[in-house]
Amino acid sequence: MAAKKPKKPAKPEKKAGYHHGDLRRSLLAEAVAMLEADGRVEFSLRDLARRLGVSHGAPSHHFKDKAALLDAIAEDGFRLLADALEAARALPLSPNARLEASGAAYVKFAVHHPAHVRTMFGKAPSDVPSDGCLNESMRAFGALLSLAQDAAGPGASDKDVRAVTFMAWSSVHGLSLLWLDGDGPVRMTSGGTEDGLMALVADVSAMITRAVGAR
Amino acid sequence: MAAKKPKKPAKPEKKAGYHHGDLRRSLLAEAVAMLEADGRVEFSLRDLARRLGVSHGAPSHHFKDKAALLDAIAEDGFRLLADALEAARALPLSPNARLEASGAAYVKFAVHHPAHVRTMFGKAPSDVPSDGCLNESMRAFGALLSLAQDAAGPGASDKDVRAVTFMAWSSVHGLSLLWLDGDGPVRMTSGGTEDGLMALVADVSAMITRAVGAR
DNA sequence: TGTACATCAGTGAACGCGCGTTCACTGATGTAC
DNA sequence: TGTACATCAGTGAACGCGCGTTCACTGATGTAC
Repeated sequence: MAAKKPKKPAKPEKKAGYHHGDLRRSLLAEAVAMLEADGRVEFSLRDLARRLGVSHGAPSHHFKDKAALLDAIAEDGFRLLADALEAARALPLSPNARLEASGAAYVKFAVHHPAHVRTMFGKAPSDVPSDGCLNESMRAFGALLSLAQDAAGPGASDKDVRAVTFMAWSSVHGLSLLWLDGDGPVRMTSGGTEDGLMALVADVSAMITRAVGAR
Repeated sequence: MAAKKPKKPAKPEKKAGYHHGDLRRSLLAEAVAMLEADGRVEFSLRDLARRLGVSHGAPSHHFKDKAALLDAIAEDGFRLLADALEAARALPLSPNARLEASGAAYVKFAVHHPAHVRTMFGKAPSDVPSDGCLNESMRAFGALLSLAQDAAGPGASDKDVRAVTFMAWSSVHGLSLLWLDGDGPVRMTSGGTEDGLMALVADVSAMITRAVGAR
């Protein structure tokens, strides 16, 4: 009676060494998939376990509670973002071009990882992030700061660097969130396609670069 | 046994004509207050009714369901925002100064109405906004567009206006959300105070204005 | 002003639900010798 | 290679909970005459 569908998980991922394989990784991946499915904003642990063909008690062996799972998703997100920004910083381009490239990378990250972004930035301020999550987010911010510093030039004041940093960050952050947020003007204006969005980002970035130069 | 605390609502608002007075308005106000209380991100209808000293069935006479209540909050938010932007547009200033003033107004709105902002922009894309909500959001966007058009000047191309619009919007939107979002670098950099934030906004706005001028 | 009536805005019991978490358990896996 | 044992990663029943929504109802308010 209880054995309605004890079949193995549909997507066995890559390994099958243990009982399940790598439940931890699967839990993270499936949770992200659920959050990305047509604009969902919530998911339940029980539903998550169900989808993986695992009992609802199993996740507790990998995450202390639901908040810990969400924190792990956010940490993954910040890691991916930091990697993308550091990659942009390493490009053999002019400082301004590198800043623009990092902006494009930021938006691309948001478009391709909407669930991560919502989890990274949408959480309640009362939630305390783990050290790992905090570390990755600081790495991402560090990369951004360094990109802005280079673009502002060696003689730039702290205030200038600060303004460049936050102008660059807030504009790509704002564009990303406005894009993720349903059917607002950003999606309309950009034709609803990623290419359209990236063209808009390029236009905005070019203006920002001009602003930095005109400083 | 059931009459533990049948006392009248603690805050009787302003009128007491009907049974409760103006339950609809009170529901909206209290829901917003709950969402603003130390970073909450959810609230329940039952808890809401409880706080207003009303039975949990009462809200259904004013809002079809919870989604309708949230939609009404979002509509209020867009109305407030549109009003603020239209006020900035009416200021006796240069087009650039008006654009900067509207940016400051946008951020101020977000800082003072965090729950509205999260409801306006944080909803699941699957939620369909009501006509009223849509109208107000279009009014807000219209004001923004007009501000950007003026700042770009009469000879500006559509593409230029578009870039100015989204650069201005996304930067203040991004700054607002980064501020609302817990203890990230924006809060750190600005000292955690509204004045600090507004100074940062002013710096960023000044750069944007320069970018528009350098176009 | 009084009366009859319709409407409105509440009540509170009941519905059915899924949730997160805990816990004793079991069987598979890995390790020591 | 074989055996004993510890650990690990699952199971599934049970806990207690609060939720959104519906519904028959009641009493207050407003309206017509």
